[in-house]
Amino acid sequence: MAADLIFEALASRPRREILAYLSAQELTAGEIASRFEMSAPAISRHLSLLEGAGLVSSERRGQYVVYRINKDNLVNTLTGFAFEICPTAGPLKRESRRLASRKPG
Amino acid sequence: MAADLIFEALASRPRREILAYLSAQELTAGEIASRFEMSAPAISRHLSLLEGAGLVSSERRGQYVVYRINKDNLVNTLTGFAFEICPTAGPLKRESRRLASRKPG
DNA sequence: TAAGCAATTAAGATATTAGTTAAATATATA
DNA sequence: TATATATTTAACTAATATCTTAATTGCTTA
Repeated sequence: MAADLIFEALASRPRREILAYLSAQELTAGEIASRFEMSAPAISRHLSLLEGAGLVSSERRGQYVVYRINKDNLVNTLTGFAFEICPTAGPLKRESRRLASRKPG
Repeated sequence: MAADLIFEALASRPRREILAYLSAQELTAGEIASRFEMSAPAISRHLSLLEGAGLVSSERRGQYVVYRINKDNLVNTLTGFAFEICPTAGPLKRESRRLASRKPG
């Protein structure tokens, strides 16, 4: 189940912070690591977990690896779950479908 | 940070399933436990964690303890995080504010 | 090729989580 | 009171998660 991986990935503050950083721009693994007081290998594991959950994608660029966020996957999962729990949010639901049908931003 | 507790609480499939059950109706601890192949104490711990995160409330009724969901807290946290990550979802954002300003359902 | 930087993988220590059974607490009722 | 049911707490075990440092891999460049 994809939601399992995604909620697992979100259950870590540093991982949520990484997503917040990546929501503004794509960054290399090193640039991300420099924003945390944590070793590079630790960040690498977080990134690997986020990628496994489909929340980010990576691309090697020379000796760097650039990470970017997959916004649609995150938004769809969270709003999808919220609506499963709170189906009375009708307008929100329609809006989510509209977002889901668009190509990722 | 409230979001920490909430995302931690959501990082468990049984806990998400409990929320789904409670989204339809309030249930006693025993009724919830009977829906899982898990001991009552285990379910009790899950419920305690969900309550600590503010996602459910409990009320003793005779020898029973009845649990109900706090939908607004869940929806606000999830959509709030989604918008932090994906601020382009303007209409969704307005809708969320509207929901947030209502009394819990 | 060799040296250097970027990033990941490996190995290992520590802490936390999630489940179990047994014991305790709270309420209802004979 | 005594007994039964509902729920939680306690004590414990097993599995996972999350760091660390050291070693490895990939790419660039002298």
